[in-house]
Amino acid sequence: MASGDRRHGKEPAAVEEDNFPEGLRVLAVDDDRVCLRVLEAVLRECKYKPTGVMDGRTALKLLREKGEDHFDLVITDVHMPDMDGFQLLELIGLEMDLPVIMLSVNGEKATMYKGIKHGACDYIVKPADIKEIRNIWQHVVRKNHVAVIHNSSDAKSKKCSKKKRNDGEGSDDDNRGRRRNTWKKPRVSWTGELHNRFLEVVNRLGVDRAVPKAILQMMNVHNLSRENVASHLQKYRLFLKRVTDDPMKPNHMGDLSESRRNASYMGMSHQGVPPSSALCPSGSHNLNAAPPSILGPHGLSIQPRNWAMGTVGNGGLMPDTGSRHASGPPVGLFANTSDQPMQDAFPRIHFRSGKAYHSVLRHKLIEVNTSVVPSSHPGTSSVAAEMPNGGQLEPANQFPVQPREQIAHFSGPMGMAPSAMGMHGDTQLPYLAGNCSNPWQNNVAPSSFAGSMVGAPLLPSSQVNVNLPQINQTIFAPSSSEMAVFQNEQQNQMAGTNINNTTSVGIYSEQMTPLFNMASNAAPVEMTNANFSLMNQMMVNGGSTSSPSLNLQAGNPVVLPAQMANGGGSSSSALPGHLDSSVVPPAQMVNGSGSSSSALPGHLGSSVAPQTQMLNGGEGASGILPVQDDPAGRQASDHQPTYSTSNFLEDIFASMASQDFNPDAVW
DNA sequence: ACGGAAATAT
DNA sequence: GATATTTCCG
Repeated sequence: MASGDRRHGKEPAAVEEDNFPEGLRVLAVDDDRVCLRVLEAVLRECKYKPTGVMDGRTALKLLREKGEDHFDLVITDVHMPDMDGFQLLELIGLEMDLPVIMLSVNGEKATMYKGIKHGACDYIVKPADIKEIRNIWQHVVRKNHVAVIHNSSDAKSKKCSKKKRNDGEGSDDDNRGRRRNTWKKPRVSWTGELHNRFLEVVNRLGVDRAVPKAILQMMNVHNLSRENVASHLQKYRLFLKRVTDDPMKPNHMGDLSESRRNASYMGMSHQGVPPSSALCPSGSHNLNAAPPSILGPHGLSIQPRNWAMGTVGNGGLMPDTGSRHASGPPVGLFANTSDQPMQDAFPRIHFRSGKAYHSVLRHKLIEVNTSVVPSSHPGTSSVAAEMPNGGQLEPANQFPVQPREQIAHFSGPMGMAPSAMGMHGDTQLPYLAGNCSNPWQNNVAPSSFAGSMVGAPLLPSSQVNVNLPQINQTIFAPSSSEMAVFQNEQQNQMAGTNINNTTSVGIYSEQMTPLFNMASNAAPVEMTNANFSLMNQMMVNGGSTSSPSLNLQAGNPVVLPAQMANGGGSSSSALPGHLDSSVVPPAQMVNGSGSSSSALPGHLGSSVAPQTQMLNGGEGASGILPVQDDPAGRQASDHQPTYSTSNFLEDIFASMASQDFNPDAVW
């Protein structure tokens, strides 16, 4: 991968380059020796493989001799004595299918126009900005992509590609596996968000009726193919099967730690991946606010890059590198979280309770829901599927209440049991934002629950995206005695969440994340509908309604986490300074019953007022966020202080799931 | 169109 | 080397 070196860079930004098609062969043509040398140097610096030529004729000759497949791109000056650059452009255009970028010192419109007219796909004014050079690869990608589309009309394209592949790389055509019909479909990255949506749909359809086509339709995610869904479904089924077969070791109720410890699935605890949760600064973006350029028209984003490739028509694939890494604005509704590709979507689940696994199996779908996952392969050039507008899934409120069976057992990898959450009547939801290294594993939640709560997949983003302030959002505070606290090893985010009855709202520092009571309730792994509803209410409606829907706009007394503190890579120490300041006594406490904050761990004590924004939305907070120059200018968006509801919810779950429930953890 | 399996990519 | 995804095939 191209990422290699860059990845090791201190700057996360480098990560964005992960998918950069390193080594593209660039034929640089310029009669000015100095300029040529500089250009070559810059190209190398940008990981291209330059071949410098001093004149147009030589360039053309080289191209003819070597064949167009010998180069991926041509950059030529247009003012050369021997052969006018325009002429060269034209010849290249006529004879071969190579993207040609013209170099011009003056940058006059007329010149540029002429160059474009003669076949240049772009122009660069000298002295070329390294950023521009860095982006030229996009032309190659686009070209290939276009070629692919073109070829795709050919019914045989698929087979051909395979054939080629099987025949070996020998042929010139697929020489580098990047040309023409060898264009590969971008890998779909099953981010937490996407996966959530997937789960929601599957749950709705029912396992039996959940077939790729139907799922695809319901998911309504642009650029997602039936094959993608089929593949994911297959994987999911395997996961379910595995779960079934895999006897769980009944852990004690609350002992999540154990499951987690031995859970191989936990595997990626720290990946240097920025905290996915909304809590994390990086992720706080208002999707709506996100620049259009970032959002893929089709809902899928290309992880590889984020350049603004206005010129690159990638058919809806959005380049969105940034989002993956804290640096970029979230492309999806669920900001970071969602952007993160899941490494292992289907982690092993251990059932703690003695419940029949069948039912579990049947409804496992639900279990694994939320997810936030940092991509395991940062450098992957996959496409992150996104829901364009939140998808056209049904409104949250339409979300059907699931049969109790489905609702529940949540025993995630973490050992978190849903029951812990809602079962006991404790209304507290902990949220953790944590390291979401392992999406599925980390995020386990009843799908329905997740769906509504998280606002996930089913909710149209538009509905989901809300500014907390505008909504009555109250911070959830973990008040019940049963709350457990977990912490994310890496990230410490906290949010208290007490839904219905919370009197106190507490802020948890990174280290003090409220935990569901898992411990106390060893047994119940299932949630009943009632519970579910309850949860929903709690989460969403503040209990006013039994419907699971998430109606943020309704103005229900919803308690939502107003703030997020983000610890980003911070240690378990105290809350970030910013948080403190922002913490305000809760204006209101919605508390109904039982839970009181008294039980909370000491750390929770402080109360927080609902806030609208994330406290540390800044990149800096996490330290993970890359600071890089982004041509697209996404940085600005990255720092959006706004937090969408969806993000929020998702984060909660994600955190829950992702968190390490290790009681032993140091706070 | 599906689902399973093989092929690939990370 | 293990997985995750994609692609091929019946």
